[in-house]
Amino acid sequence: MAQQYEQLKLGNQLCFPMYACARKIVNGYNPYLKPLGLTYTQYIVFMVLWDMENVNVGQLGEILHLDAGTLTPLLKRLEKEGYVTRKRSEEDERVTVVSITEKGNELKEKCKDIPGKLSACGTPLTEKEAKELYRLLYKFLNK
Amino acid sequence: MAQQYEQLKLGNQLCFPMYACARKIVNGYNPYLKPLGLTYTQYIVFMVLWDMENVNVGQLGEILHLDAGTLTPLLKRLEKEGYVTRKRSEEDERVTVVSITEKGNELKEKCKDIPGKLSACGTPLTEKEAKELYRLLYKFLNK
DNA sequence: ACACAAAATATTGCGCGCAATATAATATGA
DNA sequence: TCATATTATATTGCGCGCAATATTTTGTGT
Repeated sequence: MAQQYEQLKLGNQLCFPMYACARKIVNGYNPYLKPLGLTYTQYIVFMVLWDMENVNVGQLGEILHLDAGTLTPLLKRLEKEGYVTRKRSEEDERVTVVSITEKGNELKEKCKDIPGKLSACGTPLTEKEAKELYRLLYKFLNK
Repeated sequence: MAQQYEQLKLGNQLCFPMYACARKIVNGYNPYLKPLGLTYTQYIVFMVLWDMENVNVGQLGEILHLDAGTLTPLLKRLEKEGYVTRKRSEEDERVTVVSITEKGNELKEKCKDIPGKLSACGTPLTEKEAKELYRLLYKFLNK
């Protein structure tokens, strides 16, 4: 009985540090992304597009764990900026295909130093700890 | 050089699974919080208030890693619902003191089973892994 | 072929999350 | 004491993040 109330304390929760860490990390990206006019979410969308060239909205959502309510307006903004195009698939008109443009690919060059800069000044974890954290997070995600 | 582009892949990043995990966890809370009319952020504000009774907005922000831009409108909503009161401190009128009401304290009873329900059906981690994850997240946070 | 279900995306609405700015009260220094 | 700086909170604006709903297209069964 008393233990149930004990678990309601912030310090006894796993979710809270996860929530706080995630925001802290996104915040760490902003100094590098903002000069490029990008948000963190847009940045991870580009990561997928730099790799795949073309993706359906649904595939993109599955990869990033985001839904159309988040992606559609985001992709429209990127389209307006000329970074991507959005076209209905010809085989199945329900599907919207997102493709990266030349301008979108040029962003990759400007972003290539960001991961290095962050890991240089950012993490207090040893390499071994970082690997374990990575493993635990993906174990959790793939549940 | 090639390695810099390699690091721009989603699978080589620590930030992305953190970001995705955090949202997944918050999502896991919603089935239990929504019937109570609470969001996850409101829930962690209550965790602090159940423990402390009175807090300044600044203290609350420090504990939760949130700023006034997030907290002020959130607290105003809770005040309108009758869960908290907001009063300027008499010693220092710049400070706003947030206090939990009787109605706010009654929520604790309704929330007391939530952590147990989540850990029961939620996590794929062993107890040892959860502890290690907890340690790594706090090590990261306190940097 | 036609009704109906399912699938994929879009839209709407609301609450964060945070940078930038504003406002008001207190502290500081000449 | 009086300008100035600092501190604490509030406000504004914008982009998520997601539930709920709508829209359009495709699949299915008869």
